[in-house]
Amino acid sequence: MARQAGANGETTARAIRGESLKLFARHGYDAVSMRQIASAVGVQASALYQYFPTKQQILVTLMKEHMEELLAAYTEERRDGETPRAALTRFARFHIRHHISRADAVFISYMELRALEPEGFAVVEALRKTYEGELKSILAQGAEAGEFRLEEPHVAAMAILAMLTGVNTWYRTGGRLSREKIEELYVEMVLKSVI
Amino acid sequence: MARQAGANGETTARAIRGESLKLFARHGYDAVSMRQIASAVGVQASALYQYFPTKQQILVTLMKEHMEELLAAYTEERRDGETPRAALTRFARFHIRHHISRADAVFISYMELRALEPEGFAVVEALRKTYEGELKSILAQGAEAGEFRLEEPHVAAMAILAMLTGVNTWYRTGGRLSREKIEELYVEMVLKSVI
DNA sequence: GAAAGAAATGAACATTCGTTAAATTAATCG
DNA sequence: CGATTAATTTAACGAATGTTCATTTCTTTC
Repeated sequence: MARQAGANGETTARAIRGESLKLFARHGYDAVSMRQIASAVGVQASALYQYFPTKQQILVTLMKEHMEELLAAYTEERRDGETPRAALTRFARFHIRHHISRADAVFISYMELRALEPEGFAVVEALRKTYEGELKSILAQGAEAGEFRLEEPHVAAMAILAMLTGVNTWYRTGGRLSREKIEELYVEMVLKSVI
Repeated sequence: MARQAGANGETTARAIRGESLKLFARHGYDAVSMRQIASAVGVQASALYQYFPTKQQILVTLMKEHMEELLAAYTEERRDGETPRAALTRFARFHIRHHISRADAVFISYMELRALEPEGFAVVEALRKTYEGELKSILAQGAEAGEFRLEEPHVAAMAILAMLTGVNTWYRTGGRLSREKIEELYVEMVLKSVI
């Protein structure tokens, strides 16, 4: 047989993204073959090439889209004119929530950076720096306003991001603690760490 | 030719560990071939099998040895009878120092966990839990003594470990900040986050 | 200086990889 | 209904993979 009944390009394209995301997150980019992806989608490996020119492009697309979505979501979330303290609370809350609900994409996006070829890396890295910049800006403003006690906003930003993103290494849905509770605990620690 | 002048098994074994460590850290376990490792050592791929039965065993050995060394070093570092606050300071300082000086091994040890087959994973995971347990114990004691304000020692432990280990994502020797300064900044943030 | 052991080589293995090309079937549209 | 186009298959490609094995060279020991 060649083409299945009810087949539709849009559907397949979405399935490729979804299955690749899951497989890359679980086994790593290099450990996943095009045949594995195809099999998860329910198609032959060669069919993937109608949607992505290379395996590398699948990864680039996933990472780029994830970072763009993250930035867009934060842009919508942020409020101008807030105190640094309120802004940091909002950022931490947003980051935890967003990361918990997109565990696979987050995992890939900083685990598979080294699997990116130079062009793709540059794009993704730029987006990541932009997001980091949002946090740094909050911290710098807070330091200047005397609201935060921190010598090095850059180091503080790195420390906070690592701490928040780290939630994905242990959090699993259905655990003892609710998402809201975890959000609260992390926000508390973040705030205390800079005050 | 077959055997090089001055060749010595001990030397080669060490070289295999060292080069594998560097290559796995830089490109990832799956992206590194036995031929690449051999070439870095200055030997043919088949020679590696005199020292390790499989590629997987190289990874397991590296990770296991790293975790054992970490635990041994901390066991030597810790002091009984300290206040939780002093113990936490000591732990944070130790963790940063040890991780900065062994960046490659650290990177591999939590990046390549998923590349481990079940038996190796169980061993390494047990060692990791033991180390985590050290921090959890400090936090739990501090909470009980009323020295730390934290609802969930487990969450706090995860958050602190992620924060500290994250230093490896951005720290490079020869940067603007000295190792000592970074140590100090992180210790400060950690302490504040639980008080 | 010959024998025994250690250290490494070179060639080969079956398998898998990403990718391409031509052929085939299903949906769409005149 | 017939032609076109979109979606997918089957088959094949060369290259690379982890690993094995017989062989060769160097070192050590007697």
